[in-house]
Amino acid sequence: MTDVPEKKPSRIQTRNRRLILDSALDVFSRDGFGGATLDAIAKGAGLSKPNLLYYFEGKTEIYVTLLSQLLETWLDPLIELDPDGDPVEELLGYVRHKLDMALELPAESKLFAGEILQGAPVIAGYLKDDLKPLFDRKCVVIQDWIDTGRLAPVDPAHLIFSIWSTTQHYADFGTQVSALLDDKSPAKGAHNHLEQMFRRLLAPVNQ
Amino acid sequence: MTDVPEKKPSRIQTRNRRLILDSALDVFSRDGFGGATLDAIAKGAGLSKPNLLYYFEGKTEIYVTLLSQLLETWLDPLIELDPDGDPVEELLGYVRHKLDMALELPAESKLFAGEILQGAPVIAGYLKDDLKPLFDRKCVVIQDWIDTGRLAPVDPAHLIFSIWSTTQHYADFGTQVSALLDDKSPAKGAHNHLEQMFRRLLAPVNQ
DNA sequence: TCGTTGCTTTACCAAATGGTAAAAATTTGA
DNA sequence: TCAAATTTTTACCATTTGGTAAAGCAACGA
Repeated sequence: MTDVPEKKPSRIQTRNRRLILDSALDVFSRDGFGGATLDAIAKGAGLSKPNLLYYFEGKTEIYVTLLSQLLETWLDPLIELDPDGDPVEELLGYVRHKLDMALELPAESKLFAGEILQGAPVIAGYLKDDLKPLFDRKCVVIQDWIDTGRLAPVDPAHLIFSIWSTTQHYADFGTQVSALLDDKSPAKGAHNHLEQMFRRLLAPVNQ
Repeated sequence: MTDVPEKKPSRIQTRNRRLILDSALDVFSRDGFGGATLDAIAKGAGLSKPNLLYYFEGKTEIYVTLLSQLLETWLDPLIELDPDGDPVEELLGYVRHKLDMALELPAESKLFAGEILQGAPVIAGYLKDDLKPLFDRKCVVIQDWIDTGRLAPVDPAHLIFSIWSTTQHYADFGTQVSALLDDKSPAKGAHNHLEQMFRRLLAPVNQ
């Protein structure tokens, strides 16, 4: 009630905000926040710069909007780690899911990587207030799996870091991966390799 | 002989170029190429902007100089992978070395990451002409180790990607790592975890 | 049909930024 | 010590860039 009524957006608004965000994702992920320009974003969206600023208050608001939308979908797979599922399969499923996201949405991954690389100026609060609690809960779940003997003993936090880094690498360092692999697409090799690596790491020792 | 004689640099030149490059590493790794400004670099070096431009031809030359210096030291550990050493220990040593570099020189790692993230506009040629041949040679070495039964069968290229990504993660995503770990320094946990992970992956199955 | 609202364009602007010219100051070497 | 070479400063400049003002145009409801 203290808030503005906020009429629902018109068809034009929905379309143009979408166009702007799509273009902005391209530009920000390619040039970084500092290197991105409103002109480039406007051009990519097929709008004039003042027209773009009719829909967003400024460069920063576009960037923040992109990041917050991104963070929602980005964490879903981690949230879905099911404490009641089979530990190894749950974690391997998570690896697969993250790798697929990196391969299919590299721009999103790069946008996030760029933000963290620069010290998370925009999402520092999110890391502390939202990501950390979730991360801690999932570490407990993994530790439980270990304590009940269904998972090899690993450091849960560093395990998650390993999953994040190895999967996102195919997006964030995609330029390097492409330059080094003769194979056109790294998808199959990456899937096989990560499956093998994490299965060996996580499979509990038979006793 | 077609080149300029190039007198050796004076003491002042050596000192000031060092100051500039040190400051530039800070600024570029924090703000990215696009976000970095000559004013910020000059201020960090304790020089005026025109003075800075007396030593370097422009922003890009500073950036390129930093990257090329970086690439030299960065690849050393990979070059040193010894075909005649013990395969598992050679690779684990490489992991340790890379992790130490990431922990000790995070700015360098971030600078490189930012460059790749943006499509390697400056070092694309280097990737193709220098890194790729080295990478291919080392893949052959690893494949040899596998073929002679001294290493578990893994995809050499993706193995190297895994080593790079997991180790550099502690530098490039250091902000996130710090936000999520209660522990002050991730060094010990990271070393233990990566040692465990790659040992399990690489140890050949006893027959 | 007309007035209100929503969307777009044109024409700007101030600040920031990469870079330059040239004079002043300093260092160096004979 | 003094002239030549090197280094630093002062005073600029052109372009780019994020952003604004206001007029024009379009859509929509009464």
